[in-house]
Amino acid sequence: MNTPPSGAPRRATISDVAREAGTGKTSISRYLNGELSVLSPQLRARIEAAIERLDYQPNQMARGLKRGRNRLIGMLVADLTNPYSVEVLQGVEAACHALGYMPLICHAANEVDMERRFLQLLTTYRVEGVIVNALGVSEETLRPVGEGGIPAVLVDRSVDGLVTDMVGLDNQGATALATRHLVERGFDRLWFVVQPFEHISSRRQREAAFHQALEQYPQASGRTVVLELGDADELAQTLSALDAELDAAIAAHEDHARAGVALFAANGPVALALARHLNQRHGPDWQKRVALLSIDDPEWAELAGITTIRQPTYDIGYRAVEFLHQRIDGEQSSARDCLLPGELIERASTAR
Amino acid sequence: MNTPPSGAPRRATISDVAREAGTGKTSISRYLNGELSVLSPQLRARIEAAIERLDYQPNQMARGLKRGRNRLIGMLVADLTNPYSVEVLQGVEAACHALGYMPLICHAANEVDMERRFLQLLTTYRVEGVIVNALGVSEETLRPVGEGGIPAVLVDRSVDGLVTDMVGLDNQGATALATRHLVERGFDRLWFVVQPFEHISSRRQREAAFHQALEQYPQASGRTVVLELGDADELAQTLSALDAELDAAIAAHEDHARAGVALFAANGPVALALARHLNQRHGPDWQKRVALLSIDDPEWAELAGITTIRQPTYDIGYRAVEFLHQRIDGEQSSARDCLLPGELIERASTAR
DNA sequence: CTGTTAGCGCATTCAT
DNA sequence: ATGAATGCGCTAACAG
Repeated sequence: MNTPPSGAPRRATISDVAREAGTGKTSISRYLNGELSVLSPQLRARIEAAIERLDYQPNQMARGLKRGRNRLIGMLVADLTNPYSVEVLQGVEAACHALGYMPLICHAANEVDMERRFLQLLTTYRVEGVIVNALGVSEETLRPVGEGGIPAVLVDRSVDGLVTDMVGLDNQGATALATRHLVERGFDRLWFVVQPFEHISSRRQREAAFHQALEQYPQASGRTVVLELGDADELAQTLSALDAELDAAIAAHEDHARAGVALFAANGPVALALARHLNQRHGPDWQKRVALLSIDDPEWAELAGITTIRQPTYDIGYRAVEFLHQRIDGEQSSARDCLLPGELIERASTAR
Repeated sequence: MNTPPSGAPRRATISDVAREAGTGKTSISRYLNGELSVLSPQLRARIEAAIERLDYQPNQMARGLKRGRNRLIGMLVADLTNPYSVEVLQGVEAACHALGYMPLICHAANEVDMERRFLQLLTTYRVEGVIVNALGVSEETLRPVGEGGIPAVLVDRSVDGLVTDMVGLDNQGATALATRHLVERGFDRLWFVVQPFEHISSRRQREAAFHQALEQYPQASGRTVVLELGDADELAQTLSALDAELDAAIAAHEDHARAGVALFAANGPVALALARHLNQRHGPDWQKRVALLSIDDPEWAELAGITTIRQPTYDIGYRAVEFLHQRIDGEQSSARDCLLPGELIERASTAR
């Protein structure tokens, strides 16, 4: 029923090599595992030759089956088109390299079902741990990890049913920082724009922190707008409703250039969508009408002169692996949260 | 020496389930493989219960060891920070989904050594095939794939010692299209800017095609500039040398705004580096001084109003998997090249 | 120093 | 309809 792939020829096994070298499998195994000191030079030479001749490559499946570990960790990413994810990944990779792991990347592409399948894949392949940038649905999906399953560390967001280490941005602090910056610059009509919350804790937290921060500034008002980036129609509709709100706010103000209207994007993708829309509608001068600030500092933000809160993405990834490493080594302490601070990068989009 | 990870508790095996269900391993195996018709309802129920109770998950390592195939394919990416790669990846994922494969992503992060290690990893884990966006060094590194090894398909660039299927952009056509566009718009002093060629065939091809295309336009002249994006010092130095050249060219022309100076970026990352630099040096009005066109059409290009050649990235990824699938199925025909056309997206940066 | 043996967890004959 | 036995490729005792 399930025939082997016919594309590649059969590979040599350890037995083939042993026969070719005229010795036993054990010696080959020893050679492979670097126990060279225990091998006579001539045997060693014969083994080397045999391996070369047969182009032998040990089957990791079999090795992994035998010894318990494989030094593999999985990195499950919700959305690779978000530069944030790639930046975190770089921290993950650096830490893996330092600690001797190989990171396997799995991309859920915003599909809950993919998330489930990859998590399943990773656990059944017995990777030693996973770093999860989750879409969020707990239950069924995340059962194989956490308490009973393989060690897991969450990145950027937590998941309801799951108690594990998590590392991400200090959303509370970052949002307060950004809000204060806007108000101090004289923007008092604020719109917080965010993708649908779904199960993504960081989005909720940022939105909540935004309104909470605003309470300290009675002169300012804030509204939340939910932007569905994936659906072009709905996106256009929401944006045009937003346009109307902004137009009204600006028109109501005697000095249009100082109407004090600002958009606060909850993350990079939202900021990009807003900037593209405004640019399309008002041309390059859109920045004179409305201020824009974003959490996340993608590369284009500097080019476009957008003020941002830069996340310590590299550190987030690096710390996540460190945590995971400790868990793999048997660390039993209760789940930890590591909240790293964001940094305000002031640019033209919030100057007056 | 190599002790199993202590982080996760020992997982149940098929024997555990068999004992728990009071039956033999064979029946469990049958159940797992969907041979339900051969099991009495009551046995089936007991097995289901046992699996549930033990939270049993079959070990894919062991399964893969037995049967030859695992429906896994590897996608080795040279640089995930390049949106091009992520876009191709999306095509790859769609095709994998359609054909029943799971794509495992490995990120070489521009490190030749990582490329080697991941290729090794993928082959020794016996994935059924790999899609390689290579850094290029053949020899040692790529021996495990291609003729003797597992099936492989190259993306975007070919590799000297390796004869396999490859799918990418029609660099010749795309570059000619772009060059013609620039010349027709009246730009006659062209700078082709590209990252160090190293072993990357597409960079060489684009550069060669650029100069070749220029031969048809005697009124235009072109120079090549090599930009090392990874080294900040060298980058700054090259850019300032380029500045001098551009300044001279513009100064020599009576009407500065019509000096006909254009930059042709060989890919998206180069374009971003150029735009950021020019923006920093001349402010938002830099586009009035010099035109910019780029191969690759990253999301920010629309926002910045950059004319681009958009690659059919999704199709590239999709086709690559289709090719690979055929090879895995035993297709023996000689290596094929699939060159897809680029599309010119005109924007403000090349208007006059 | 080197080879023999016994599993790792599972799929698969082959009996029953 | 069900189970016992064999082996996938490799490592790790255990002898010699």
